[in-house]
Amino acid sequence: MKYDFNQIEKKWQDYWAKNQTFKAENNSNKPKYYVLDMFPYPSGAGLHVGHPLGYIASDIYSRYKRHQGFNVLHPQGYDSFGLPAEQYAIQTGQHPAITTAENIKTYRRQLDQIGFSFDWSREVRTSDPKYYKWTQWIFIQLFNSWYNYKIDKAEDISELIKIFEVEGNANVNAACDDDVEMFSAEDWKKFDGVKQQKILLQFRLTYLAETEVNWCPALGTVLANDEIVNGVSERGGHPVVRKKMTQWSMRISAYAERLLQGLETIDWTDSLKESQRNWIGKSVGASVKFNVMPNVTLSAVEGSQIEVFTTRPDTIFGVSFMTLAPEHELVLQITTPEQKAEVEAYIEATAKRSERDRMADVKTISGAFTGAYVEHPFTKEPIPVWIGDYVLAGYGTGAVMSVPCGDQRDYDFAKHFNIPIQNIFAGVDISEEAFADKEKTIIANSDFLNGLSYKEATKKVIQELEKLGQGQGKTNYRLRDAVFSRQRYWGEPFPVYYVDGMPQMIDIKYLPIELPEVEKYLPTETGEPPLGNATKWAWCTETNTVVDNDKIDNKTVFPLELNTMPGWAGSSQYFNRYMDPHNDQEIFSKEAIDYWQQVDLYIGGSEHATGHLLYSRFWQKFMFDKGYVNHDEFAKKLINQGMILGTSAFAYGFGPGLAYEYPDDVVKAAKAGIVNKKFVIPKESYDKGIEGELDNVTQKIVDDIIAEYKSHGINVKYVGEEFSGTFTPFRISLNNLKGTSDILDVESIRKDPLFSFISEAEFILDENGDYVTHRDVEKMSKSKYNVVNPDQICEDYGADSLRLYEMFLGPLEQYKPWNTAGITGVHSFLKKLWKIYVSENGLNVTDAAPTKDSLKTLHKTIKKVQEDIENFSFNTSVSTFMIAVNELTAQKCTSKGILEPLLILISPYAPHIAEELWSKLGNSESISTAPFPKFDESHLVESSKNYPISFNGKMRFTLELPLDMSKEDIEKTVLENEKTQEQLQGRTPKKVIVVPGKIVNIVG
RNA sequence: GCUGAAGUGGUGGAAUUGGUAGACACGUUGGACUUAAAAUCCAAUGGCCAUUAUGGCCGUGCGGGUUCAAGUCCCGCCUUCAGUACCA
Repeated sequence: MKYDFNQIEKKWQDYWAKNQTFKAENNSNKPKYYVLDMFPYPSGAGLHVGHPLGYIASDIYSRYKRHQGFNVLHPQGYDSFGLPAEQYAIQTGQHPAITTAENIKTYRRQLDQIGFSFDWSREVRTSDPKYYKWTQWIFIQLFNSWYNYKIDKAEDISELIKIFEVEGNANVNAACDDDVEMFSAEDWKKFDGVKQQKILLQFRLTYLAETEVNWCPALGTVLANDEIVNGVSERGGHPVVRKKMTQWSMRISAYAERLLQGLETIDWTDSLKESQRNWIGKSVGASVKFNVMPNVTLSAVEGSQIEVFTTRPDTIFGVSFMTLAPEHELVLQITTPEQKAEVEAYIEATAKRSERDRMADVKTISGAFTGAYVEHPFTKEPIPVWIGDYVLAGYGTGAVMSVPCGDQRDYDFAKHFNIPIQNIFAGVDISEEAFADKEKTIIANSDFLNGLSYKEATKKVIQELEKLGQGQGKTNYRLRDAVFSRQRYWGEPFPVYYVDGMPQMIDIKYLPIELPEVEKYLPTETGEPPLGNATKWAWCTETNTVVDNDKIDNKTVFPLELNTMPGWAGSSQYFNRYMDPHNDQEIFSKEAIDYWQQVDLYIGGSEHATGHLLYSRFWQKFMFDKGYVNHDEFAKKLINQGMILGTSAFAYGFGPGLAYEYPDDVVKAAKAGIVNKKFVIPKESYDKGIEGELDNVTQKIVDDIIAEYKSHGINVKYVGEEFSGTFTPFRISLNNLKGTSDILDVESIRKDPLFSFISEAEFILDENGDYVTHRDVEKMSKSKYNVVNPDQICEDYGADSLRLYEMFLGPLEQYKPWNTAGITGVHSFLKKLWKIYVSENGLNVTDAAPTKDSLKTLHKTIKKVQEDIENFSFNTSVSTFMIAVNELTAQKCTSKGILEPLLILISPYAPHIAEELWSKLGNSESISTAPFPKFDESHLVESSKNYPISFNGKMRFTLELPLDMSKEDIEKTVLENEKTQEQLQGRTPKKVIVVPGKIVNIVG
């Protein structure tokens, strides 16, 4: 009987679906285990072989845990709101919900065929109103909360109102906006409703504020910091500009310290934790207020102060100037009339520079003097105030005290503008560069700080500043509040309407507020977000429903929020929703969260380090503060799977449309269609061409080309003698290769519309008549023509082969190239495995007692595989299986006592073949919950060891010796051995090292 | 610049607490089977030298060091990848 993997895999996938084999119960007498994958965004392109890598790993772990007797929750769903479906809708008018549903169907089919043990009964989709009801619900919870630093947790906003009513806000220590005014209890009571709401908004955990945001004109929306990579949008690579807009924000900064501390309690990778630490960016120092010095011409300046943040308050006597960000609010007020023109010109120049320009050019020093001075808090000396774009408006206070001797940027600025630099460090030369080593600092020339270390001086100076009322110790975080509005259609609507311009929450019982239909997915003519196109889109407080924009008679109708939520909204609590996904009364029941607690193992990509994984931790901490969850970290352990890279195929061409390094006149000629002959040459010729020595074939082509150009009256210019750089590498689709080889199928590519530009080209073939492409590893992507579709792999080799091969490629966390050719190795392993159990005449398995050798093979396999799974070293267990099968084949093992447990070991990796053989052995139940075989040490006990005998550390030969032999006897036996004598050639060994059970080393 | 990870055959990668470097595969070469191909099986396969069987030398990015013994530990470099970037 043949190993008919297609039939077997279909059979068991149907069986699992029909019997709901992997459905997890919310209560069980088994211990629970929760394995989570990062749910996919269902893109139109479907899955390529890189996508399932993490899912295969988590599936192996889940199946292993079931064999270990755990009640395993292993759910899957879709992060189905997002830009691509909306962009597609804009282009085609197709509703994103339709596109999304179709894509999900494809994803589901592809996932099913790989044989995952997901509990699909718990599937969630973030774009499903039944799901986003609860995303809206959390938003309302956040709106109704504030962060109290006194107890270090979020509290209901009603608690804050109570405090305001009793004592105003003088004693409140809360996370809030910077510009909250001071008021007493009496003031508060006198404020009108709108004013009170405005103040409360400054404290809420989600709030509306005019902030400087990252605006992406091409996408027509704002972006969060983590959605911008190298100054352009993560999706599409469009430019991003700074713009002031009123937006919803999430007060994640309130949780900065807890997000930082929480990292200590979770088992996540160090690199990921480090990324989050950097993103949170804690720095400890002091804030210092400098009095602006009176100026005869500027009365407005009287009494104003400039606050700076510094991590080096100990260097305060080294301040020789102050620098403000050009955007700093005081700049125009303090600038003197003489400096006005210069300052304004500078501000204008910096405003023009995009974020990207600023990043590209950090070396150029620029700035302008404002003409103003501040007073040094201790010496009372005047300090000139400059502006410079090396100071960022968004960090600290947007102003720095510049200490050139202790900070390289200040140093460079001072040198550039000839500002004096004074040295306040003992025994340090600062004639060439600043001295920034805190640990080696001894302060000098600094009045009461002289002789102190960094730590002592910092403490002392903060005390003195407090006495003056001009400073205090302060901790700053780089983490900014997260902008939560997007000017897009395909996202969660806010459950918000406006009265007198103030946001109001729609009562929870009316959720979900569903996305309205619109005719166009673009912004309205008045520049409102796409939801502004909805005709039915206002909130009627009397009927408590969303109604037509045109007012209903006699009823009060208020405008609704037109923005939608960002992509990360739906993914920030989905892991908890899986615990109770169909509950329409609560986000999840108490019983469900009490049972499942938190995610035990989370597997996903590291690209979410500062996005999803930080926001989710924030929401989880909030949910914890509110008492909804039992853990303030949602995932105990997290593993990042590496990316599977594609192996692109390259050819080298010359001719119009192929080369981009022609001399200009040749390009012109080519574009004019005068010359249209194209060539594709082998890589060697290309390399030689680049190096400057053309071989005969290439030389002939070049001669032909020259002749052809000349016949059109065009002189071809060369770069030197050779045709350097004129042949251009370009990518070939893997579909145009012969099988899994590197050989190009010339006929197929000539017919491929993707490559019509070379359909007429002459291919220069090698002596075998082939064109061999050059292969190179890069990210797998449709645009690089190097994607490999898992459907094809499953069709040709089976899902079990795919699963084994993905694991066999290398360590889970590592980036590694895909090469389909290698899959034959694991595929023939499965065939060999099959052959042990099944021969042409039927089942091979007998009740014969296992041999000693077979028991040894089995038990060392149990040991290794168990260790490997627990260490997530899946690649090495595939090797272990291969070794086991090779050994059992050699032993001609037919014993059920060996072959039955072996199937359980393999089942997590290759579940279909395991189920099939398991049932052939007479089992009527699925293998999925069969207990994992127990390792028995006694089968591995050896009586002898093949000792490596080395001389000066170099292994020369091996010697079989009993393991119970004493050290002395081993030494004696080895020294007496004739091979030893041969090695020593009469010399007496100086020393003999014997490590029983390991090695013998003779030093001579 | 800073932070993190990593450099091992033609390729992917193995190698517990330092203890036989290259497991397991791919690929390549030779052979068997076959009219042929596919499939399958057998053998060889780090490099160099030698060969009558035995062998010898060099080898884990580079240069040092510790040790009886180093891919593994220590010091100093180089390279690659990823993240981050004027954070005061």
